[in-house]
Amino acid sequence: MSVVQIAPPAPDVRTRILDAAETIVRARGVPGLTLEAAAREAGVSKGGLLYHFGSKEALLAALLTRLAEFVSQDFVEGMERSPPGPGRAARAMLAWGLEVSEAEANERCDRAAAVFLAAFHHDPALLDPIRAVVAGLREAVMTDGLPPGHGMAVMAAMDGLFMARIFGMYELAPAERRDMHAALSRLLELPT
Amino acid sequence: MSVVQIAPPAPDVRTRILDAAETIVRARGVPGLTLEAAAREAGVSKGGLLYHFGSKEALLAALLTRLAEFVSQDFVEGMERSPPGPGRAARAMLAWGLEVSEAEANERCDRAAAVFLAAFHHDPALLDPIRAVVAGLREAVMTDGLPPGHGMAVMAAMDGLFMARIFGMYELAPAERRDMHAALSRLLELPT
DNA sequence: GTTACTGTACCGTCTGGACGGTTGACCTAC
DNA sequence: GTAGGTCAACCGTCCAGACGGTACAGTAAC
Repeated sequence: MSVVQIAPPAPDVRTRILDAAETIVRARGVPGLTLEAAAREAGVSKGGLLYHFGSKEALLAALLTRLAEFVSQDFVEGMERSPPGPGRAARAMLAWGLEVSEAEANERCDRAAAVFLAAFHHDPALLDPIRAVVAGLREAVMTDGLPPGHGMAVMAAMDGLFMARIFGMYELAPAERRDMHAALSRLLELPT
Repeated sequence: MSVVQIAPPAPDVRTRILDAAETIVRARGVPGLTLEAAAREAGVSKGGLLYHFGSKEALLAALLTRLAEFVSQDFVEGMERSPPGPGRAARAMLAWGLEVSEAEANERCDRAAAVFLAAFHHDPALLDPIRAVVAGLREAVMTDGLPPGHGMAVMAAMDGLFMARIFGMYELAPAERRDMHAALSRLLELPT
């Protein structure tokens, strides 16, 4: 009898190491991420990890590249789901942050935060790939036909929620999420 | 002849050490902040530093307490400058972030970020004093008579700008600052 | 033979923290 | 007024542990 592997279709070692690193940062914080810990969590030896990622920096860079691709793709899909017309990008952002379940938003946020903080701590320049993506989002939001400043206000608000969660500053209750969503939606509908 | 000391009235050693720690984080990042580096920057020996702050954690805690007091006081003053009536707290926040010179906003932001990141990296629980202050701000913004969600949208947007700067994601040009200010002001004037 | 590892041993460096001085201002006793 | 003593405020050195990274011998699959 042969067992067919389903669901995670046998994640390769690199992916497992990347996932392990994220897991560790989320569970034990940035200082908890050591090469040895990541290797153990991924079920490989330290030597094996270093075979795939020649240095800690290389590991972090890979983590960040993956995150950047993920965010970028996520936004493209959000844009496609958002009806065309002025404010399309801004509405996609709003949806991205406030029209998904709280659990989903938190999960995305936490994953991003882990990679973000670990990379930033090691070397801020590692964030460059994400910076490029964010610059793209910003460009999209600023040129989608809304009165100037309105789109960026929405983007900044979403970023604020991101930060508030990363650092455990505050978290919106479901009703508050709806209220903020309504408020920002009104902003997006205001005429020039 | 006796010389009278003016301007900085001989900052005491503790203050100098605290300032030194901030300076180092801003210049060399969180990993650059070691007891030895902080001591050298403050012009004391490592032993001297440890005399005043019994551990690195104690140093960070003191740094954070100082920041929390500063932010809290800053907001109180902002509130007093803001005309009474609905939306007073939210308008104070808006002013706090967007009605000061860019240089001043950046300076405040960078100081806060340095303390923030250093403390968070060592132990997230160290942020508790700031969390308490932020909880207070949030309470003020949510109960100042605006339609639900409007005040929090403004607060989140300001927090987003903070984060964007910390991590070097984006920075608003002067015109963009004005535009965002105008947009959020409109939001605050919207009737229920 | 090559690729993809494992496992162990090891090195150099850095860091927080402990510890035993030393200095100098200030008080007190004679 | 000077000798003795106290105490906070430091200084400089030392150390154990951890971490990133290297080296290398071995192995199992293809």
